[in-house]
Amino acid sequence: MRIKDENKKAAITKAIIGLINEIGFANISMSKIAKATGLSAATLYVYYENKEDMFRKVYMDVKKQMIEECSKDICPQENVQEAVRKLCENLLRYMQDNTDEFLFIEQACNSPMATDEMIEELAQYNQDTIRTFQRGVQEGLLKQTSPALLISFCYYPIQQIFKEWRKEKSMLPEVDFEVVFQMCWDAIKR
Amino acid sequence: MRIKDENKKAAITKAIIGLINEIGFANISMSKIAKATGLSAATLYVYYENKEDMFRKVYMDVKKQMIEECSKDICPQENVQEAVRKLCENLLRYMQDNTDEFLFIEQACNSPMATDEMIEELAQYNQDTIRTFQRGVQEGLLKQTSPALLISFCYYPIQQIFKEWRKEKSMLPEVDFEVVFQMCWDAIKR
Amino acid sequence: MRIKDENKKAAITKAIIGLINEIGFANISMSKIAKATGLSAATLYVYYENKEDMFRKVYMDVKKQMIEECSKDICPQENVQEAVRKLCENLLRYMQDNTDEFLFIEQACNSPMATDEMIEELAQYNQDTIRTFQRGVQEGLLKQTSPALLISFCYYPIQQIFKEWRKEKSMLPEVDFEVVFQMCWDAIKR
Amino acid sequence: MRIKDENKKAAITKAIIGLINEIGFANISMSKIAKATGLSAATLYVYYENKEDMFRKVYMDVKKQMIEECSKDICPQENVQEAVRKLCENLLRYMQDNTDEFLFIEQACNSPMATDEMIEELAQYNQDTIRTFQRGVQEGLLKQTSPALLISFCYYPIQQIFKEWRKEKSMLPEVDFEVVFQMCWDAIKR
DNA sequence: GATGAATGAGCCTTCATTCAT
DNA sequence: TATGAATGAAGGCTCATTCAT
Repeated sequence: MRIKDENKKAAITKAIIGLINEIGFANISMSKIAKATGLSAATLYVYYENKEDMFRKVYMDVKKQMIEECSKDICPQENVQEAVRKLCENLLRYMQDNTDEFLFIEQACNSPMATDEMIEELAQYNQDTIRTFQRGVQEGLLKQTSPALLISFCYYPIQQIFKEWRKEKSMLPEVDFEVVFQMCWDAIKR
Repeated sequence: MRIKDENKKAAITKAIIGLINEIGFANISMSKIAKATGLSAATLYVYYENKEDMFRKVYMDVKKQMIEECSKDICPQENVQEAVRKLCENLLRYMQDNTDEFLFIEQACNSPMATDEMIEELAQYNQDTIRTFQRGVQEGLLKQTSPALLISFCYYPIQQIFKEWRKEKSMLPEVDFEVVFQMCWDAIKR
Repeated sequence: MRIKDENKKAAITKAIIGLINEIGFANISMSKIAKATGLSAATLYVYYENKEDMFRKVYMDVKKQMIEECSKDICPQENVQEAVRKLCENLLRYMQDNTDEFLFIEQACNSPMATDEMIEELAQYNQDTIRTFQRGVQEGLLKQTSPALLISFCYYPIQQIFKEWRKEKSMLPEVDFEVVFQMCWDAIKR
Repeated sequence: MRIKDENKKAAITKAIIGLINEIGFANISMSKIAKATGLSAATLYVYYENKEDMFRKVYMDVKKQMIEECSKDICPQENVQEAVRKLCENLLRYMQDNTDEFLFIEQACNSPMATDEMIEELAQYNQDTIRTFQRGVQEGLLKQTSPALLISFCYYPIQQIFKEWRKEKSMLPEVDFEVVFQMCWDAIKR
């Protein structure tokens, strides 16, 4: 029975991500999710307490996986510049390989659905990354400011540029990653 | 014959912005907007064709005003660094003075509600800003890359940092604007 | 001002007839009628008290005109068989020339909109026809039964056959009028 | 898991027939049907896709039953005159015993709700009757014309006379069936 | 006379959720 | 566990009608 469960949870997650990007948060409904998964609407309540609980948990799962992917292959003592480069590379790869998930996150994180507790819980998963930037500051490599600010200059421009790339798909190959990373690094380096 | 009342349109806009930040895109409804404005739900349809039309037009109006505010007081021949600094300052001021509007925009622009035509139309309002960055590139002051990428490093980190500042309100005074602008400039300067 | 009025009333009548055949009684609305006529919905209330009043009056007008058309060119002392033949011919011609009006009448007369008073009032317009059939009975030409029954065998089969002809349009030329009239006459003749 | 309740479908049918005769096609609504059946409006959508689907299916069911009743007790080889007499008798009896159903049919069949496909499907149920008239033509008993035309002279005058009888209820006993049938037979016999 | 603005009431339909199986 | 049936509440929208101009 366990295996079946996890398949269904994964199917629900996939359906939500797909539907939200297709029709938007405002137009999604339990019955549409049910139809997209092939389950009965009643079955969704076997796995989640209610709609809100469902969305929150799905968001948390997807976001955690994104964080994990972004900090992949970075060891704690790694050279800071190298670590930051990997971070940026990982982020870009994640967005390319999991575009639907990424766009879902972008919608979810800006909605009031995302509570402070959720954000706090997710912050814990980012500790490794924060520590890397703190180390960079201590080593005198990075500007003397908060890690949050430093991270901002690595994540958000790349995310936003990716969104624009998606629309005018031609741009993506034109601007190569090295340029973008150089800008990130110039922004944060001392 | 009564005439259309521009005050009502403004009231509708205000109500939508407030409600979306309070309860989110997913939970907003025509009747809630009606109640918030003191109008009958039917009256909303005097001013907008339907819910989607309403949201789109309100978004366009608000976003246009934001663009206008951000490019305020920047003359075409201005020194590029000074122009970029003003841009960042204007953006920060807009977010502080119009937080609800800004957060509404953040939600709306990530939803499928925002069509390509809308984005294209808004792009026209950004022409002045784009030209400023193009000039910076030509003058050899900025990195030799697309204006979109350069702009990304000025807008999005600041926007994101502002969102974080809002939550832990204490942070806002700690990090002063000069540091942030320096990071933007370092990112884009040659 | 008089001329304008009558034009508008005629336009309203035409619009109602057209719309009811297109979308049905259930889906018609004052605003659709307004749009179809190019008038404002409010203007309709200048000519009619309300929707029900409007429908009733339009129905009465159209039905009266139909009765008039059907009894055209029949003089009181005319040979009875000739009079019945003209009646049938007139009916068929009316249905062909005013198909929309006829179909509108068919829908309206079966709905509860048509009150007993209306039917009674219309009956008065049929007096000439009734008298013709009564004369036929007195002259021993027609069966000794009520005029209503005799008339039924002249009107309704023709109406119904016309409706079927409309669908499979090919049938109309195949069955010639003479056959139909012969059936009517055989049904009612002594 | 609960199972669908055929009683409910029957209750819905009954409610629609009653309401349409009371208030007319134009004024019927899903919530009125719900109230009349004691169901929630939402439950109606368990049994029918939407209002139109509901009306169409109810109409088809009722009309099929009417056709069945009208061709009852007529065997394929029966004497033609006897068969036609039974047909007329059955029709009259159906209208008397199921007046609401009959009046509902009269309203529905004249509305645009009745599509060509529906009419075609119903025509199949009339095959036996058509064959009887065809046989009458072949045997030289009936006029050499289409069955549709022959049938018209049996059904529609009777239907129409029944409607008039209903209003002035006194008339019904005055005109006996034998007279009416004689008129039908005279109309169609060779 | 003519009409756009305005609205309470009602429309059809879908919602999130529960229940019986 | 899984689900079709069932529903009160709410959804977006249109209705017939009135009013001010």
